[in-house]
Amino acid sequence: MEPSNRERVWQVIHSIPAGKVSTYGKVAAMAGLPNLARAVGRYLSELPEGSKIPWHRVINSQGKISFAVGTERFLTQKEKLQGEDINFSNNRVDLKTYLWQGE
DNA sequence: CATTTGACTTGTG
DNA sequence: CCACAAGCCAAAT
Repeated sequence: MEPSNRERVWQVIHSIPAGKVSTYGKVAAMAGLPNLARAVGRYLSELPEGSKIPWHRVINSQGKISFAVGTERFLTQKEKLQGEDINFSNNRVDLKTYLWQGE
């Protein structure tokens, strides 16, 4: 059985090292799905709660979390990122420093 | 099969 | 920085 796109995406996300982040488009591209940035977000939205996928290391191309500030998901992601030595500036991550561009 | 919706991206103004 | 539009894709209805 061939891995579905969702599984490939999960695998890519899983390869993001702690202390680094990636964007939806980047993850999609790394998974071999150049234009599936949205699909990546969809896959993450459907992640089982017990999943080991570090979805919190995936943010949008602006270096910001894709949730509205103050929402539970937003806070959860922010906390996790900060726990990985990722520094925020005004709800923004410095992609220049933390973006994972592959190996 | 057509429409809607969404954790997206990029370009314009 | 913010708003809008166009492009792209998957799953749900």
